Formats: sequence, C-alpha cells, structure tokens
Amino acid sequence: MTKRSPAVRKPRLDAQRNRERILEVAKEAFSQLGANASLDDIAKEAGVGAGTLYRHFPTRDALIEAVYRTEVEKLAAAEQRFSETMPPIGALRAWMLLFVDYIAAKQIIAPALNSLVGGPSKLYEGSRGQIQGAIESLVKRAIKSGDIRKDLDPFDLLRALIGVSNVASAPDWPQSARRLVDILIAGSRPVK
Amino acid sequence: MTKRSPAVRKPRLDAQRNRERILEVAKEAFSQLGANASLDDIAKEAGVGAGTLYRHFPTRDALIEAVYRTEVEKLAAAEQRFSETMPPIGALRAWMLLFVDYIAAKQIIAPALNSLVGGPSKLYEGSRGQIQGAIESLVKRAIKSGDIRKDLDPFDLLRALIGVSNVASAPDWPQSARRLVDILIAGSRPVK
DNA sequence: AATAAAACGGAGAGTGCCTCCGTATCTAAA
DNA sequence: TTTAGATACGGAGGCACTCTCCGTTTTATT
Repeated sequence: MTKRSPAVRKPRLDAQRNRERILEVAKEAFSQLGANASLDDIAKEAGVGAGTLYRHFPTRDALIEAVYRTEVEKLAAAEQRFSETMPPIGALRAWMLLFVDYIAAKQIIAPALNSLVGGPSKLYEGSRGQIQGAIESLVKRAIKSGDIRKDLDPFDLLRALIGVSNVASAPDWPQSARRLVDILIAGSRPVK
Repeated sequence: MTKRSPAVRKPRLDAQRNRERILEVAKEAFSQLGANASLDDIAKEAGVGAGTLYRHFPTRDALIEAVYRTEVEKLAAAEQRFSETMPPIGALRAWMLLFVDYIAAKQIIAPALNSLVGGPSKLYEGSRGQIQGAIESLVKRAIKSGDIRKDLDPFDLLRALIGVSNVASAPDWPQSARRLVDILIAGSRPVK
C-alpha cells in the first residue's frame, strides 16, 4: 500500500515541451507586435494547434502573465549563475542586458494587467523584491572586488534602465538600451 | 479679392454632432469594457455607421487620444466655471469629482499609447500643466476664504486621487473614489 | 503489448476590423 | 429659393482573430 490509486502520474513531457515553446514564441511575439499579437499565429509558430495553446493558457491575460513570471524567474536564476561563473563586472553587465529583455516583457504586461482582478500590484510586489535582491547582490560583489565605486546605489542602475525604457519608442530601442548598459558600467567604475 | 477660392467653408454641423456623440459613447465604452471595446459597437450605439466613425478617427489610437484630450479640456474649462459659480469648497469638491472621471479615461489611454510613436510623454506634458494649474487655483481660492488649511499642498490631493486609481480594480471603484474625495476635503479643513 | 488517461490539432462558428462607394445632406452661391 | 457640388453618411462585405469542440494521437502505466 505504498501508492494508492495511480493518483500521481508523471506529467507528460510533450505537454511541458509545448508549454515552453509557446511561452518562448509568445514573449517574442508580444514584444514585437504588442499585446494584441495573434494567438493563432503564436500557436502556429510554436508548432502547436490553437487548442493546445488555449488549453495551457485559457485567456490572453493568462499567457501574458505567464510570460511575465517566467521572465522574472529567469532574471533571479541568472543572477545566481552569473555570480558563480563570471567575474563581478561581467556578471553585472550580463545581468543588466538580461534586464533589458525583461523590460520589453514588462512593458507589454503592465497595460494588459489592468483588466485582471486585484490589479497589477499583486503581481509586481513579489517580483520587485526578487529583482532588487538580484541587482543588490551583483553590485555588492562588484564593489567588494573594487571594480566599481563604493558609493554606487544599485537601484540607480535599475532606475536608469527603466527610465530609458519609458522613453523608448522606436523599434530599435533594445540597441540603445544595450549602449546605455555599457555607459552605466563605465560610469560606475572607481575614479582613477 | 477678400476671399480667394472658397478655401474656408464652415464645417458641417451634422459632422460635428456625430463627432461629439462618438466621443461621448467611446469614453463610456472604453472605461466600461477596456481599451479593446468594439469600435463597430461604439459606432452603432452612437447612431452612426462604421464608416463615419473611421472617417473621424482613422485608428483606434486616434479615437482614444481624442477622448483623452477632450477630458483634459473639460477639466480645465470646468475649473473656470466652478470657480465663478460656486463657493470655494464646493468648487474644489466638484472639480475633484470630475477628476475621477478623468482618471477613468486616463487609465485606458496610458497603455494604449505605448504603441504611438514618440511615446506617451508628448501627450502628457501639456495636459499635466493644465491640470496642475487648475487644482492650484482652486486650492488657493479655498485657502484664501479660510475653508481649508493654509499649508495644504494642492498636488497632495492629486497624488492621493491618482494613488487610489492605481489600486483600483473592482468595477465599483468610482464609488470608492467619490468617498475618498469627501474624506480628502474633510481632512483639508482648518484644525478647529 | 494492452489500456486508458492525457494531450494534441485544426476545422469552423462567432465576432471584430476597416474599406469602399452609392446615397443623402448640407453650405454657399446664384 | 433654387441649385450645384462639396461634404459627410451608412452599412455591406472581405478578411483576420478568437476560442471551442471533439475525433485522433501520444504517453505512462500494467
């Protein structure tokens, strides 16, 4: 009597694969075409039927929210990975570049979430903490190694990145954001 | 040779009427159903054909933007009118209630404008000034009459109103906003 | 290998978007 | 007034998107 009925069956991995593919394609589509990108097209490009997409994400908002969560989780996970495998400055830079992608996702999300019950705050609260924790770790490490100034406020970097994203309009804004990352890094180095 | 060709012809007033009706219905529809409300439906409810709607507002964004501008203009005009015909406190209260409607419009607009070239800032800049000017006048007048405290910062009132709107989620948020207006007014009176 | 649960896919009905153009209405001139 | 022609109207219709439904396929278990 170890296992009663087959209550817990291993989840099918084709389902999981599809879910991930959809998420991937959706993120691209949303930041490319905006929050109204065609869901049928997303399904097609992900190589699944419309039914599959809707089974995984019953509504457009559900898909958008999932994309958003995924991005935040990737950001948090990446901080760990980068810190373990890269020199302080490299890790910081890599993470900031990833953050640019995150902004792209977030810009799509924020508006769409207005229609969700409970408002956007619930979703943001948790993720904000994760993100702040990540950048703080990265900056502290880089300060300790002497690569950047001691008086740098980690959040200033975030604010600068987000600030740019709010002015963003042209379809090539990711490039300008990338340039900004390098400028920020350069400006964060110790004087002399 | 006073007037060359009939270059300037009076605009037809049926066109103007229709334009206004559409704007009116659109505002209601957008704040009710969100920024994706059906344009065909809006046209129908305004008693015009789809073609008419699209002639006046070629794109959805154009319509949304027009709604927004209209709201801001109404706000500015109302400040004048209220100040001339109402006692200081009454004018302030009436204007703040109108501001609640404005928020409803703005909430719709902000997201949708992300897709406009140049970003939302261009649209906000001008209107922000108009609104700040309005509340400032109203508060100053009420201070002069002794109805509210001398140290009240007009913008605090705006911030409070906007703050509420960001937490707003339930479909009955206008009511709660109205309650807040009264609380704010009460709290702004002089001590004793 | 057999079985049934789990997941898939895509056709299709419903709805929305937006254009096109024949018709109606209005302004200004005669 | 009447009239001309400029201006605006409306809604049918083609195309795109949404989302459901259910017969078929794939997968984990026995």
